[in-house]
Amino acid sequence: MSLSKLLCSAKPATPAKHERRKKARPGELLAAALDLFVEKGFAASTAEEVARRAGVSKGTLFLYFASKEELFKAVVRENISGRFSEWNAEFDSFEGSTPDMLRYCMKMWWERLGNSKASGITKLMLSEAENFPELAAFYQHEVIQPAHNLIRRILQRGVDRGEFVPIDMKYGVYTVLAPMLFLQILMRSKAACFDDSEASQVVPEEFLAVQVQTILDGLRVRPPSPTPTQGHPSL
Amino acid sequence: MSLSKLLCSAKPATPAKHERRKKARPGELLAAALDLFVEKGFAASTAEEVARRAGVSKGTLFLYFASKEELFKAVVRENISGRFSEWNAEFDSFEGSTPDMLRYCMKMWWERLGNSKASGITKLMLSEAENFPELAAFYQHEVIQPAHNLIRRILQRGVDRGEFVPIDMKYGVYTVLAPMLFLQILMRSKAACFDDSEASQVVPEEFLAVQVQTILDGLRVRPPSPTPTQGHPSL
Amino acid sequence: MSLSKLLCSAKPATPAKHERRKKARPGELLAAALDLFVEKGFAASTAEEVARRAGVSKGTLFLYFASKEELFKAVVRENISGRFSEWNAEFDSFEGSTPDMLRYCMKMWWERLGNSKASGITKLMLSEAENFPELAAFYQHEVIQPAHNLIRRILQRGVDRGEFVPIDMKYGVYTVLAPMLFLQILMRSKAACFDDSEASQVVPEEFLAVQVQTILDGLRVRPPSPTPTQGHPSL
Amino acid sequence: MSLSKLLCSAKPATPAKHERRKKARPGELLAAALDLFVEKGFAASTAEEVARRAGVSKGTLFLYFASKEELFKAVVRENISGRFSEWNAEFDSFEGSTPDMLRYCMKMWWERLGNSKASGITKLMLSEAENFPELAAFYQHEVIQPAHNLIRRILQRGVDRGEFVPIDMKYGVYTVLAPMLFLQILMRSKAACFDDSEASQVVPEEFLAVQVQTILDGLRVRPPSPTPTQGHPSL
DNA sequence: GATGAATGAGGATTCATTCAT
DNA sequence: CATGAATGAATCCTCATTCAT
Repeated sequence: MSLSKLLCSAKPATPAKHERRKKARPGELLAAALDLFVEKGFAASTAEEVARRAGVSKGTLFLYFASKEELFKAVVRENISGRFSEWNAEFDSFEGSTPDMLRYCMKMWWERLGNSKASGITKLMLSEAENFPELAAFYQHEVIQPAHNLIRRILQRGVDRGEFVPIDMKYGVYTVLAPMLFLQILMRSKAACFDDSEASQVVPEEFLAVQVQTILDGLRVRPPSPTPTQGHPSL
Repeated sequence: MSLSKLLCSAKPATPAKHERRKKARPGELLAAALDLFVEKGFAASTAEEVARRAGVSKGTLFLYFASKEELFKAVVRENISGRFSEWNAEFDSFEGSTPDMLRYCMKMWWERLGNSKASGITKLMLSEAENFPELAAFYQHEVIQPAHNLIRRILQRGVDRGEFVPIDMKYGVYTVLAPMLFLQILMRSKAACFDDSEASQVVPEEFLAVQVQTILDGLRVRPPSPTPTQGHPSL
Repeated sequence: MSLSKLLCSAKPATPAKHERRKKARPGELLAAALDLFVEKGFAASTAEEVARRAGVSKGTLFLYFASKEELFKAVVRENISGRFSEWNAEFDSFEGSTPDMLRYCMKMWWERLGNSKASGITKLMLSEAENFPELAAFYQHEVIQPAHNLIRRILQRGVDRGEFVPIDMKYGVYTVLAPMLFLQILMRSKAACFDDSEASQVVPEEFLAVQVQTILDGLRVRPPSPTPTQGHPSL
Repeated sequence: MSLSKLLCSAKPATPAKHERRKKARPGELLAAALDLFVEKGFAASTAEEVARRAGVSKGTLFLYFASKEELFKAVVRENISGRFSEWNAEFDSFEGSTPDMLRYCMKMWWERLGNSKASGITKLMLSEAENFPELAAFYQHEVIQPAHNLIRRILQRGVDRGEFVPIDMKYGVYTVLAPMLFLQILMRSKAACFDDSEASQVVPEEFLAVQVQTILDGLRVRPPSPTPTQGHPSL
């Protein structure tokens, strides 16, 4: 508790309860919405339940977000697209080798996004895109394109510095994304993927480490080998 | 005996046109349902549109299938789970090497399932499982477990015959499934995956060939290498 | 009753109750909607009450009309705009003098429209047009323009035949419409117009007769008068 | 004492700016409410937008007016019913002929009411009266009755002074009101009245002048005419 | 069997009104 | 006094399911 609070009780420094709630509301609603959307999907989530989980009434939700779709967009901005500038900045200032950079990138991704509720949004978009074209377009623009750009920059850096063999970016980007996407889905779709009669436990960090190493093996510049793998040397 | 068997087996005597129509009804409904479910998802598909696409009335749909959920189960049986006995039989009679077997397996999978409408069901289950627990349990039992079993048998065959290094099956099964799942999703979720500002065109057959070769490289029994990749030698 | 009906009792000519209702429903709903819209206005009428008055459930209403707005349009078509072809035909075949024609026109209007529930739609549009632009446009196109055209044709006929003095159509059409509009409003807005402390009883037929005569007096071709009324001799 | 009096009377000493603001609030709210009600109707206007237009918060609106209905009543008092005492006073002191008086009356009406926002209230009442019975009763008592009384007094004066033929007041009052009501509606309901494919431009002052002259012609005491118009000599 | 009319629970959104600050 | 956050009843519309014909 701050000293000022103890001394100044007339005009308390901590905002009034009313005010405090007001500031907190959008965040609480976004958190509740993320939870519910990830749990049930966008279409199957009701505005009322989002509100209930945030501890407010239906009406309050629409006080802060004009519609369910806007709420979803806000969730995406808050949890994903709003972070690309930070990630791009990290890219710009990264000084190690590009293989290290890629390892770092995927590790960070897992820790900050993949391992969080927010990663459920990826799975969610897979299915809802068809039925909510506007959300799909938004997601394209705010998430897919920036993500592709970021990965492409990393790969290009490796190529430019002579660390990677020349890459067909078309496959390169997806080769990096594939294990990330798969891991998200695996973690979030036990019911639809896992054989739950066995206590399957994939350790995500291990899985990613293996995948990234495989990718780097494929990208590594090396002396010509006598046994090229079926004509797809660079992925 | 599977439902699809019942529904598809033709009567010995050529039935009258009217009669044939009646017998064909359920099949037409299943085909229409598959189409629509894959296109829009389970929850977003209406019973009425399924019926319309099958050229019958809404009432008729419920004459053959007790509910929308039962219709979905029938679609899964018709298109996926009903085929495992055939696939298991192929496994039993396969005589080549296990690497060839795995290549054949993934090639067949792509041709018969992955490249068909039915593969949309996979994606669909990812998202709807949470909201339809009974469907999820059904899918677990009728699809996931048999698929896991089949792959496990293949890998085990390779290990038993000394073609593969000993495998932690926990990862082994998923290593095989991962590219299949990813490819399905990629093909069916352009909007949510592709950066459509580039004309991305992944060729599925190429993608799978690369992936299976990578897997086989990882599984191949070989002379000890001086640079083990971070302690995950067998994947 | 047709012979075939007497002979063929297997397939009864009178439709089954189910069928009979189906045919009758739209009409019943339109009648209920007209009633309620006229009584409360468009915005203040609820779909549910329209349905209740028609003796069906909410859902049934939307089985026949895609939305509340479409229901309104159907009401307008049924009761007003659908009748213009008939009225134009009467105009074409009318053989008397144009003054008689105008008298006949207003008399018929009162009997067929003005004195019916449908006339409430006029009043209704006055207020709802602002808030339902699409309905306003529809009404413009389907009612206002045809009505103006019809009146203009009548006045023009009189002028062409030398029965009326030349008219500024801009005022002419409104001069004819004014008493009709006023009468509708008067009859339908007792609460907002009448001083109900006196038992005001305007007899519509008398009112209209006076008005039409006044109009005809104004339009009549006559010998030049020494006292023109303020420079607006022709209305 | 009327509310408007209370609200508008200035305090003798010039109040501090803050103070002045407070006093002005209700007036600003009434002005905003009049604007909005006339623009969109009573039911379609939201309390929030009234407040916004007045530059205050929603809460403040309900501080001054107990409900939306009370706000409406205050608007009517401020703009219409509060003025009847002034108009009655003008009547009492008018010294010209009754025809001149009627001309003056309608001219004044147009300038002070008909041509102002306040005239929109008339149109508004036509439609909303049914749905807000209490407002209807209020309007009856505060506007309709005083207006009828005023017109009746004018006509009666003409009859008493031998300027007008004896009149059935039942029609007389409405004959005067009709063009006023019609003009208001015409001016405020272009969408629902005008055929906008022609650039209709009725000039209100001209229209009224013609109408009042027509009325006076009908009321004028004159030598017996050989061609009585169908038995309604006095309107 | 086949139909399709009818139902009504369910969900997004609006807005007058209240009340804690 | 003034604020504006919060409420929840009310409304349009959808769709799985039923059932009379």
